[in-house]
Amino acid sequence: MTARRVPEASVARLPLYLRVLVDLAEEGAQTVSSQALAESAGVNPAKVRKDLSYLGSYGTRGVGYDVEFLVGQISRELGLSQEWATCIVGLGNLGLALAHYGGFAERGFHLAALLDDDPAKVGTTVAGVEVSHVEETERLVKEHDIAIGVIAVPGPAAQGVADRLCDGGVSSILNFAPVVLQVPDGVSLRKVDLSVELQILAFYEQRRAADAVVDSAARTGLADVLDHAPPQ
Amino acid sequence: MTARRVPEASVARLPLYLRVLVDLAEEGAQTVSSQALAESAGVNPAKVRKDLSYLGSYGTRGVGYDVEFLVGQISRELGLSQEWATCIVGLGNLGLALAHYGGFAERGFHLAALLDDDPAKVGTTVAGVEVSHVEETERLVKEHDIAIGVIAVPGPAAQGVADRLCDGGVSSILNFAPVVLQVPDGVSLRKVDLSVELQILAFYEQRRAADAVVDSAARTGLADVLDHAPPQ
DNA sequence: AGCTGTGAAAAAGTTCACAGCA
DNA sequence: TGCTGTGAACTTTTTCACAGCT
Repeated sequence: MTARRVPEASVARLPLYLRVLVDLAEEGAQTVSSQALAESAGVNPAKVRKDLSYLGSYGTRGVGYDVEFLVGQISRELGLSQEWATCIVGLGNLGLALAHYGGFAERGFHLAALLDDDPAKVGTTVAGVEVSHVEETERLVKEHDIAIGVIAVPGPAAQGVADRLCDGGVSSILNFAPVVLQVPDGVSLRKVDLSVELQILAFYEQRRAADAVVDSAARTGLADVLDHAPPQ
Repeated sequence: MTARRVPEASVARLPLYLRVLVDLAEEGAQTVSSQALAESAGVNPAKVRKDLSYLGSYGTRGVGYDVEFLVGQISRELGLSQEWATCIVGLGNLGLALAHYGGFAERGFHLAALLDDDPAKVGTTVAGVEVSHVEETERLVKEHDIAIGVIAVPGPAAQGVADRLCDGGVSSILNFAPVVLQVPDGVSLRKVDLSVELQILAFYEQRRAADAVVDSAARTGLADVLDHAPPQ
């Protein structure tokens, strides 16, 4: 029985499982248990089973899941059995890193266009693709039927680029610029933000430090005094 | 009343609020309502109020939040009032992009070391920091008391780098390599993965496409037939 | 005996809606 | 009047625990 509507949290883990499974297949594994898959993916086995159950009943009780079959099912579910045309706007170090990134071409993501506003870069070839001027964005998105646009420009330029991508007709945007973008309904937006990630880590760093102080205070009977003291 | 234990989901939004607030402060705004803050951050106003209430009762009824004060409180809560020593391992395009990224130095994150395994890169200076050989990782982490390590090496090298960082004594790792890392308890780990993000977007792209087919089928009375048809 | 698939319980996160203060 | 702070309702996600195949 194929269940429709995979929960968002599960969707976000499917690519992870897929990566582990591909590795297992390369190592020649025939089957894998939810336990083993969970270990490699760094999650709980029950979660793996639940997640996979949303795709269908693809396991065999007492045995596990057929690795190759599961790779196929997850790929299909993620829409990786078809080609997606993508483009990258902004060819600074980050844009270059993304353009050269192997995993890009790897799973059905085809780099159809590269865009930058620097005349010195326009016309050059990066990763086998000629760089166009950012003003060509709408035209190229339409022309190549680009579904996913990747934004790797500085913050202040990002909203303008997003507008161009949406006008052109992309339906997904992956944003690396450190700003909150507004996009029309119906366009998926995901964000990757280095400085947000660092700040989240800093929070837990500091919490650990604070806890350590409270802990040692507790051991020496000073817990009450320090309970509301500022961290560090 | 200062509430302890800010929920994880709230922590992840604090850096976002902080960014918006810093912008507002630069524009000269004195106060901001949860409504306005929510709009700029792209979330629901009730969520903003809940999130901020975990830090304390810093708002004024009928008025809103004092922008400057809130910047201070969130910064303190995120541990940004102190300096965090960081290092980047791997100076390919991605590592270079990260090293040059402004937001890095911006909020108390200090680049204490850069590491690479390419002898041609060792000894050069990037972003004002001399590049050391990756074998120096443990020593440099100890020496500079580095708390946060950023991994920007190819997948196969990542676990080895993570081990070095942990041996050296970092307590947080930000991983850009497309692999699941194993780290000791007590080390925070966050992951940024381009190909995972693209795959998540592809899922929703495909779902939209499938829904469109079903919708048009529904309009023409074919819903039952197509309900379980393969997408596209 | 082993491992999946899944109801049911628990936990976490979100949103509502309104009392309460400025 | 206007906007915060927060219980309470609701939704989503995670985890448990075990029935049911192989």
